[in-house]
Amino acid sequence: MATVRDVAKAAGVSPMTVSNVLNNHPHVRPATRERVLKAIDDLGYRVNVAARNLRAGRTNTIGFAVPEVESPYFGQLASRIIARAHDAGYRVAIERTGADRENELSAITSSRTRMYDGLILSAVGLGPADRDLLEIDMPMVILGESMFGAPVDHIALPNEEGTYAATTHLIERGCRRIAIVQGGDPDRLSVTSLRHAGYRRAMAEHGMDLHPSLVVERHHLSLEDGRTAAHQLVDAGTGADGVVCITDTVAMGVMRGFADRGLSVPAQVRVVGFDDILEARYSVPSLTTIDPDHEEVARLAVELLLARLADDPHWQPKEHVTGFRVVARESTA
Amino acid sequence: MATVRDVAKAAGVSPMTVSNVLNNHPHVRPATRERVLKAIDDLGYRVNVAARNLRAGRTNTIGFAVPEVESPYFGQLASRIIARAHDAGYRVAIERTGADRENELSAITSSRTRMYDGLILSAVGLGPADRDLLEIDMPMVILGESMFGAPVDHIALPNEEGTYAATTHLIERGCRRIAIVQGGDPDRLSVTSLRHAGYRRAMAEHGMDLHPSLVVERHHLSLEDGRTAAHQLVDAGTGADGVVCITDTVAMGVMRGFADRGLSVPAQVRVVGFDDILEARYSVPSLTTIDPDHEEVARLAVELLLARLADDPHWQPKEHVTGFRVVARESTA
DNA sequence: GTGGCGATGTGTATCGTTACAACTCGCTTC
DNA sequence: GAAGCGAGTTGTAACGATACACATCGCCAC
Repeated sequence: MATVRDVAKAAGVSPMTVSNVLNNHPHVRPATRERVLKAIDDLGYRVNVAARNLRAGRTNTIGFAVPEVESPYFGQLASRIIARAHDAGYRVAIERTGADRENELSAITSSRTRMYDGLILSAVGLGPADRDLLEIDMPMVILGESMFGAPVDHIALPNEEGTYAATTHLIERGCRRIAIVQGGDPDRLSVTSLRHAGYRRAMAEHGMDLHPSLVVERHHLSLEDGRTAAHQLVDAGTGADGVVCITDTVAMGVMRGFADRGLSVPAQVRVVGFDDILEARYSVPSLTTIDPDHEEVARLAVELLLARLADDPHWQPKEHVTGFRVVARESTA
Repeated sequence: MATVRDVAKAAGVSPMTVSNVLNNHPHVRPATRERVLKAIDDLGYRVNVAARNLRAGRTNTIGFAVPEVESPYFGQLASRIIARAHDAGYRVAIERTGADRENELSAITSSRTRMYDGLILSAVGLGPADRDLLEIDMPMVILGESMFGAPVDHIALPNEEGTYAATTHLIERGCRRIAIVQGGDPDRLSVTSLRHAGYRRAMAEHGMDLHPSLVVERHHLSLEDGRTAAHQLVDAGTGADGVVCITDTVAMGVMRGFADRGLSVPAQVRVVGFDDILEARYSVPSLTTIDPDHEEVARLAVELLLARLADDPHWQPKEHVTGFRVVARESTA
């Protein structure tokens, strides 16, 4: 593989001139530039990124660490983040953590991340207890869990308020026995605990009965988990006439589960999700959900990270909570 | 940021010994190793990947270039590829091409790819005409389009046979006016043209009438495209009682489109997709589709790429076509 | 007691690129 | 005509890790 030296030799100039051409530096005579470009073309030269990165001390790449790459939610968010980063001249590498604490920490600390100038981390396993571990020398923006006091920017979804609104929406539609399908430990601060709190508050404020059988726990938040949760609600005779789901993916599974049992959505039971993934608009019935403004999340995440990379001496960690809106569709009609 | 030299100084050894510890080389006394590890820990040292890559001439990373990261199909395939690559000690970076020829070529030739030891390219825009451009010095496996004669491995899906089977399945279920929803130029060699050929052959062999209005073209292959295609089929009064969709995503959109028009699937019109994405199992109705054995695709892709990386002097480009099976579900019941 | 061997550790050079300072020229300016 | 300037170009020295060859040492065999 050709190097700058080879190109320099072929063009009859010094390696530095080749570098100057490559980086569009001024003070290169057009004729010289042409000769260098021709030599580059002739030799099929391509710059060695590892060498450039080493020399420059930066890679112009940011990492986006997600629990799973196959989830529509993260796929769609990644797509937006890539677009915003691209606008700013950065590339994005998607990193899979696997949704547990160990892997999220390793995504942060592992040597791999040294390939990135900064990291956007979609946290699901980390808790406030891990905040010390985040005191590392890597510009980072956390999406999801709150890390009070940790020296990182944080973008939170409107978890509590959103789920409150979703639950209230079901109540307004006439539901009386409203179940929730959630995942993870509700006592730990997490997506589930916050959304659960919103549900509980809405139920309490509207004087709804909250029987324990209406809270269905699942370890993961997959389509299959949603489906079996619906089965459980039906088979246990809970008489649920509305279901708040912790994510749209779970909600899709729940709707499928009701279909398995011959229940009609929304005629017999209404379902609401959270995230407004693209698929929610196309399911049958289409899914009522909470839209937490992904575009805003992506824009903010990239913006905050770039600000951090700028190395402003007065930088302070910021905490953002995005807005949301209830998108009413057929599943709660 | 600490370097090997700093660690060496702190541990009272030479940089080389630090390197030896880092790389688990033999002939390091346990006591020395301990001291080095302690120094690494104390200083929070982490290896500089750029330097290591430069020195080693390899990155242990393979690129996976996909048209779009938000598609369930590619997300699910990526997940499998990551798993297989991980088994072999490789990392995967997902690269978005944007589904056009320009970007796919740039994914191959751009300097960025020098960050990867090899590339798995999901091609949709490239055609055989581009084969010369693939004669570059980068180990590569192409998924999708065939590149006859190009010096790259190629994994093809059973496009023609799969769609033939899908169409035949509809015929066996009693459909008589079978439409196809496809994308791109059917005259160019592409996923669409091959799948279209399978549809056409099945229709011909079974003596089915193939009215032009039954072939619906869409430029992209999105949910929205599927939906409007269904609208068109209904609104134009084609009387279609079965629809072959070029992908599951399109099929989901088509089912939604029929729901918009009050048509019931499968009672009034049957729908079949292609890919067997996870969502196909959970839609209502669940989607009959062609399962092209993703696990096999992922396994093969990584295996072929690693074989290529091994630099065997007798390496020859290989062409694989994976198997498939018809997964009958509710949408054609 | 000497040669030799295996275990352990170290200096040097290098991967390919680029920042920086310095150097050459032709030309203007007084 | 000397000083000065700026466009154009180049040499040198890193960035940080590691392959390789070599040095050192303790200990065993004969």
